[in-house]
Parts: sequence; C-alpha cells; structure tokens
Amino acid sequence: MALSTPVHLTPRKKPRQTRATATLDAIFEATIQVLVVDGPRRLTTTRVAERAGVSVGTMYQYFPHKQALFYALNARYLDTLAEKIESACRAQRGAPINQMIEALVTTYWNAKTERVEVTRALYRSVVEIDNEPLIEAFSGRVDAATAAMFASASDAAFADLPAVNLTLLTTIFGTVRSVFERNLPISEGQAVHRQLVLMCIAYLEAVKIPSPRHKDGSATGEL
Amino acid sequence: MALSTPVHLTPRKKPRQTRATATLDAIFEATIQVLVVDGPRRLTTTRVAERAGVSVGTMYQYFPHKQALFYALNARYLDTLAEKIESACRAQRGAPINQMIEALVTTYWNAKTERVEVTRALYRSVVEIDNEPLIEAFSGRVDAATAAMFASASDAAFADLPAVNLTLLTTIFGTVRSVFERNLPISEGQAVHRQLVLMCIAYLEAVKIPSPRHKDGSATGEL
DNA sequence: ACCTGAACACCGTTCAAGT
DNA sequence: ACCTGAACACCGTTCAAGT
Repeated sequence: MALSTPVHLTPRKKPRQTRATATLDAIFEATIQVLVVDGPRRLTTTRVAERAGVSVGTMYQYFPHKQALFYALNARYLDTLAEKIESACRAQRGAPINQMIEALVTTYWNAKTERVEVTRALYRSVVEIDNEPLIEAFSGRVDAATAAMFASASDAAFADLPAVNLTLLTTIFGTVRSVFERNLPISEGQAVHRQLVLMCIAYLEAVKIPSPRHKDGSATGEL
Repeated sequence: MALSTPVHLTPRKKPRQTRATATLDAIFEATIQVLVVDGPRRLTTTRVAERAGVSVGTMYQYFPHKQALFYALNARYLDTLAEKIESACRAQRGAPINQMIEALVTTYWNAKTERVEVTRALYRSVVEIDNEPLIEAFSGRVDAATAAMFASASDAAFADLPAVNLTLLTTIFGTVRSVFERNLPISEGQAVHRQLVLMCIAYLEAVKIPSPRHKDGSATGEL
C-alpha cells in the first residue's frame, strides 16, 4: 500500500532503536514548522536540524539530501490522504451517485482544510522535488478507489467511466488547489466547495446512462 | 493594464539604450531556457548570465535578486495571458452562454498548451517567489472580464453571478493545472478538456435563470 | 548504532574598476 | 549608461572522531 519511491530518494536507513525513531519524528515535525514559519526558500538544513535538536550530520544519516526530506514528507502526507479517500470510497459502495460525489468532494476538502498552513506549505514544498512518482502513485490509488465506487452506483452507469472518473478527479483536486493558490477567504472557499458539488452532480447527470430503477430519464451520455 | 508589483520585487532600472533592452531580452530568454533544460533547482544566476552572454553583475543591475527574475518572468507571462482572456471575453459579448464557456475554456487551454515545457517550467518556478500579488492582480483582471461577459449572455442570467464566476474560473484554472501536474498524455488531456466544457455547461444549465427568448425552461438557479 | 560539527565546494550577491 | 568578475557570506553536504 505504501507509495513506491525511486532509489535515490529513499531514506538511507530505517530506525532500529527508539532513539532513532524519535529523531526521525523530530526531523519531520521540525521541517513542517520551519516550512510554515519561514517558507520553503528560507528552510536550511541547519535550521531544521537546530529546531529538531540534532546536528546536521544526523539529518544526513536519514536523508541523502534536502530533496529527500521534502520527498519523504510528501510521501507520508499523500499516503494518509490516499487512505482517507479509499476508506470514504469503500463506505459509499452501492450508494446513489450524488451522495458519492458529495462524500468524495467533502472528504478531500476537509483533509486539505484541516490544517491550512500545513497544506499550503506542502503545496509549496512540492516544487523543490521531482514529485512525479509521488503524484503517479497517489493518482493510481485514488483513481482505482473512485472508479470502483462509481461503478457500483445504485442509480447510474457510464459509457466511458475512465474518462468521467479522470475528469472528476482532475477537476476536484485542481479546484481545491486553485482555492489555496488564490488565497480565498474561508467563506468564499466554502461557496466554491458547495458549487463544486453542484457542478459535479450536474456533469454526471448529463453524461450518465440512467439505470432502470431511477425515475429521471432526461439526458443520455454523450462522450 | 500592467500588473502591480511590490517595491522590493521591482526591476532596478528600465532600459534606456537599445543595448540594455537587448540585454534584458537575452536574460529572460536565457532564464526560460535554463528553467526548461535544467529545472528550477539547478538554475543558478551564473548559469543564466552565461547563457545570456552577460556577467552576473549585469543581471543584478536589472534584478535585485533571483526571486525578482522569476517574478518578472511570471508577471510578463500572466500579463499576456490576461490579455488573451480579456480579448476572448470581449469577442463573446452577447453570445449564448454555452459558446462563451467553450471559448473561455479553449482560450485558456490553448494558451497553456501552446508551449508545454514553458508552462510547466513557469508553474514550477512560481514556488520560488512570493507570487500572491501576481495571482491577485491576474485574478482580478480575469474575474472582471469573465463576469462582464457572462452578464451579457443572450440566453441566461444568474442569481449569484460572482459565485458562479468564481467557481468557473477556479475550476477551469485548477483543472488545467492538475492535468499538467499529473503529466497526462495529450490524448487524455484533450479528453479532459472536452469533458470540462461539458461539465461547465451542465453546471450553468443547473444554476441559470433562463431568459425569456430561450425555449428550455428546465432548471431554476439554486444558490 | 547513532550522533557531532568543523571543513569544503558552490551559489547568491556586492562593488570597485572598466568602457 | 552600462558592463565586468574577483571577493565575501552563507548553505548543502561530507567525514573523521566521538558515545
């Protein structure tokens, strides 16, 4: 289930003693703090080490370079996020499609807005790393989870499920990111959140092939 | 019309001689090239200067620091992009809403995919700078242009135009960014493009207050 | 098995000197 | 009015020495 990682970005060692585990946690925590307070550009290895209460040398025992630190941080974060989405999708199996969308958007939204500064810091830290493998692994997991969910919808089917699935995910993830990038106030963010749900529902309504037990027979899927 | 810029990010001087103008152009061009070829992390001031055929000192006559270089590059880019959107919106005044959406999405899409590597490089360079003022200025211009366009639609009106407008822009911009971030192949990108148009149209259909001369009277705006 | 921190290479930035 | 490039401070990374 863990995200795959290219060799050159792998942590140098796994901690074997409790002292080492504590050190690793301290380094991660310090990285987030420095990222949030000083921003990615002023994050120096010395500063992170200082804040974590270890020497620079120690950091380099666990991470071959600064990049690897950001990489590991994002891997951790995306792993947790993918798990949340997977579990939400599992919980929605067989539900009506509108409820699925509502659950998906809200799960993602809440995960991102839970700790706004951390999310923003991570969005910005991503640029420092070659994050394609991370994004790919994350996308693969989420694609699979949501596709399975949509396929199980009680009131709709889709002529080209992969395309619909990809469009929905790209739209939802992108919209949330856009809200962060524009630094929208919470109230406007919430408005966009609600509108986004409406938008996804309207889209699905337009492209779905209604299943027999559903009354509405308005639109046919045109892909 | 130009984007406003905080003092500390302003170029130090405007070129007064033709030689200086050529130097500035060379620096911008070199920056893009290094960005595309080596990536933002390996972009050093020396390397840009070398590629531009000037000394480091010359660069620092025009830009007080590396950040300012990225900033100016993005300002230029966003200025051109805003102009394209504004002109597309002007051309659509009074048109039916579906055609507006098609034009808006396609204008933005084409501008971003015209030179894919440059777009990607700029997306990545943004993290190095404090780009909030840039995004704000750009968003302000585009918000105004699209809001005016939608308000002039021949076949629809909206109960809460600002919310609809914000949602559409956030969604379109975010989706395009997402496509780049996921590194989707062109064919899938095009598929998402088409679906995105469908999605926006379905959304507008759901929230619009139809104007009398339009035949369809299905949905009422629910904001 | 894990930690330290001085030492080295390289990059951002400056400024006295040039045309 | 514009350009040069050696010089300086600082940051990423290493490694010999410590517990």
